[in-house]
Amino acid sequence: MSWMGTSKGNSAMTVTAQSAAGPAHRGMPEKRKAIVRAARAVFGREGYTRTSVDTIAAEAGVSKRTIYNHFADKEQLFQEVALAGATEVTTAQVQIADRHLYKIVDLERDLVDFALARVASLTVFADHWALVRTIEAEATRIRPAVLEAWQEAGPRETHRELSRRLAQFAEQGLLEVADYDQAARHFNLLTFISVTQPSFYGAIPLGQERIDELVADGVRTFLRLYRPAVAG
Amino acid sequence: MSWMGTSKGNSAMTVTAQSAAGPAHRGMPEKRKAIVRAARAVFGREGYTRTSVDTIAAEAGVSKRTIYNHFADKEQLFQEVALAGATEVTTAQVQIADRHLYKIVDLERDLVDFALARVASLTVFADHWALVRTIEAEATRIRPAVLEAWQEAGPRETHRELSRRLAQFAEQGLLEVADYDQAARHFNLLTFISVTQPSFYGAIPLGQERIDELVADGVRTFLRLYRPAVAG
DNA sequence: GTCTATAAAAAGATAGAC
DNA sequence: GTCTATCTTTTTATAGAC
Repeated sequence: MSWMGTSKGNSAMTVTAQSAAGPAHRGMPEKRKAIVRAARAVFGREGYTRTSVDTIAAEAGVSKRTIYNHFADKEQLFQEVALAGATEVTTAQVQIADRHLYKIVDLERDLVDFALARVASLTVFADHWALVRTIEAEATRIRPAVLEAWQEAGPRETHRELSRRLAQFAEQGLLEVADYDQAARHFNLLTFISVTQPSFYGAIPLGQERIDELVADGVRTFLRLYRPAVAG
Repeated sequence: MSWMGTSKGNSAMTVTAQSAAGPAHRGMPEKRKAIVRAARAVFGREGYTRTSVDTIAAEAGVSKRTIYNHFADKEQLFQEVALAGATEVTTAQVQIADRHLYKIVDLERDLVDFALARVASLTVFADHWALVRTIEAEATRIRPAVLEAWQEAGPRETHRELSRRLAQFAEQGLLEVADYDQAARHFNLLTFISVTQPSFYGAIPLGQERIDELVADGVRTFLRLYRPAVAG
């Protein structure tokens, strides 16, 4: 009837998973990865309930039984896929920040490029963001501990990273920031959420011109709030 | 296989529905309303696919066949429920604006009260906002014309109403606004989305203190952007 | 570990009586 | 218009061979 939260024992409370103490096989992780990759695509495309394990098996090129050998059930597979995706995309976001914010030449321009690169991840990792929509829809049916772990690995970690960057800019005199958390929230709302919201995380594309407009406006607005009174 | 977009004929293209030319029965609309009310609750609670027509029938106190007498199929029922909810909640939002923004005594305080009332609708119309999460998750599987109609009746109409209010404030010299659309977007992001985003539209509650904080900060930030240089 | 075949349950939609 | 009973398909999960 209900999923996520109805496991008979509390045996699946650890969310880290992927026991490294497997047998001596070398081919094992490959199939497992194929399953996770396929599952991410299908869960994203179809949503949780509509996704059948048969479809995942076909798309991964394995039999259904193999999936049940690697994962207790559909629920655990979903959790693993969601967490892996969050970690992967967060890593990519950090790399984007490294690339665009390591050395600032023109603050406004660099922030726009940074924000546009983050928005571009909506299409680069389209599978992931489709899954995010599913997670948000199923939020009340996902076990609290799992949802918590996903938020920590994904959105919250991205937020913390952004806060750190803004703190650095403030130290360098590029920005005037009293509360880093708040500033990161504002930046995220003005440049990222303002695109994800009307486009359903990229599912219904906005068109690049509109994206450029929104992001440019977002950065301009952000700088109206946080640019130092005396130019750095 | 796929829903929404696979109807054999194009007979269901009109989204307005509720043909007024029904038979002479007076009891008919009552059962229909009961079905729609129950469907809204169950769709919101369970999501589209997990929802069974049996459950809706039980919760509405009618037989399953009665549902199929009123609605072509599950898909059409969902569409009708979604559109009705959007219209209803948008009406409520307009009333909230009337109540809080008709006569301004203290702009910041009134905007905070207005924003808090909008946020409170997350719990007042919890069924509706749960449905919104489902709609967003299913966005790619909803027929474009239907999704369009929903957006027009819901989020876009709310946005237009907000724009009109801000335009009025600008005329009265209370705000300094160059682009009303943009300002409405900023207000919505800073006061409403900043709450709906972390709380999944209220599905995982934030706690009233955090909500108060976010909204107060949002309005303060909004006013930093739009308060006239010379006080009105 | 991986496969084919199958069990067991649930769901969308319809038949036909009143 | 409304109801009970039913058809048909799909789905999760497992048995058992290799």
